[in-house]
This record gives sequence, C-alpha cells and structure tokens, in this order.
Amino acid sequence: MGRAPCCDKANVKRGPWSPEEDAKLKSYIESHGTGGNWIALPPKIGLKRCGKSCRLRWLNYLRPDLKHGGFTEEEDNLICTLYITIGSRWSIIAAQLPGRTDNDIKNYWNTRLKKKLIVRQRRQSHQHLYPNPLQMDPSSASTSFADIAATTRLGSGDFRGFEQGMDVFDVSCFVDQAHGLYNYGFWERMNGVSLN
DNA sequence: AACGAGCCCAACCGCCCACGT
DNA sequence: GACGTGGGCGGTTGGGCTCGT
Repeated sequence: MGRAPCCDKANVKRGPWSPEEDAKLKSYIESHGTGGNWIALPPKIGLKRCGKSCRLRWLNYLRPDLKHGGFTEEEDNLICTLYITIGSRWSIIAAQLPGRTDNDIKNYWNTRLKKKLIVRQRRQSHQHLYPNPLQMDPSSASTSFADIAATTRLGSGDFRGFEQGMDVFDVSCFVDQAHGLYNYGFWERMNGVSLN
C-alpha cells in the first residue's frame, strides 16, 4: 500500500486566502518550518486547506524573501533569453532570478513579455527582409502602396512610415479587405508581386 | 456615469517523477 | 516489483481591476 490520501477535497476550503489564514501559515512556518510534509501541515495549524494549496501560498506569496514589485529591464532580458534557450521551464528560470517565483514569471511572461518578444522577433525578421526601410520606397515598387491601399482597410498615407524611414515594424502588416491580416512577405507571395 | 472589453494575477488543475509502503 | 502518494511543475481559469467609449 501507498501513503494516506493527500486531503479530503470535499472538506477543504478553496479560493482566496484570508489575512487570518495567511498569518497562521506564515507564523507556523517561520517558527517550525514546513516539517517536510505539506499535507500534514494544515490540520496542525487549524487550516481547512489542502497541503498543496498551503505550499503554493507560502512559495508564491508569503515567503519573506520575495520581491513583489515590477520587473526590471535586466530581468525582462534575462527571462527572454532563458525562454528562448530552454523554453517554458519556469522553475529553472525562476532560480536565476532571486526573489521571483515561477508563478510570477509565468504570469509576467503570459501577460506582457510574450507580446514584447513577439514584437521584437517580428521587427528582427522584417529588418532581415528589408534591412533598409528605404528599400520599400513606393516609387520603385512594382505594386505601389497606393495599389495596396486600394485593396486594404488602410489608406496610402498609412505607409508613410516607409517613406520617412521609420521603424519598419510599425507598418509591417496590414489588413487586406478580402483576406484579413497579412505581413508584406506573405501578401507579396500570394499576389505574385514584389514590393522591392 | 454606465457599460463592455481587455488585462492582470492568485489560485486551481492535472500530469509526471521520485519514493514510501 | 507493484502500487499509490507527495512534491513539484507547467498550463489554465476566473474574478477583480483598469481603461476606453
């Protein structure tokens, strides 16, 4: 036979932790430690919580060495670099960021950093295709921006970024009225034309 | 001021592996 | 060795908050 069941799920409290529950858990662990057994801990301190829930609450919120503020630019960069290298191994990434939890980093990644990295990658790939924004000079394109504008929801003025040498990502995709959102490379291949 | 959409994040879920029985 | 649990982990959810209209 194995060990006793973890907890009686019908009789454990779920949902947000109250300040009283936090205080009980924090005070007990600070004076006695976890005892190496999370499942046995809640009944000891009179909490109607699952041991796993106590563990999560302590590790992600109550631990005294946690940072609760926003992430710095250095932390952003480190997370992006590690994610590209090892993927979503949040516990490993968290180990490189003192005071941050895997849950924190995972949330931060899913809500903000992911978008940031996508923008950065799109910008890099577009700069690879068009290293010099002026390469996109509408006067030299076999299909003009005005032509594209005629078939999209954008006006030709929306392509002014290229003409002014602005960041190419700002206008690296557009909405085709017939087919939806496209980037230029795909649109060129689909229509058999070159914008260069 | 009211409402809806989108965002944020704490907490839960479910899986996997190591290990106790 | 087989069985079953605890701990750890990544993925997902949902309620509260913020912002734009």
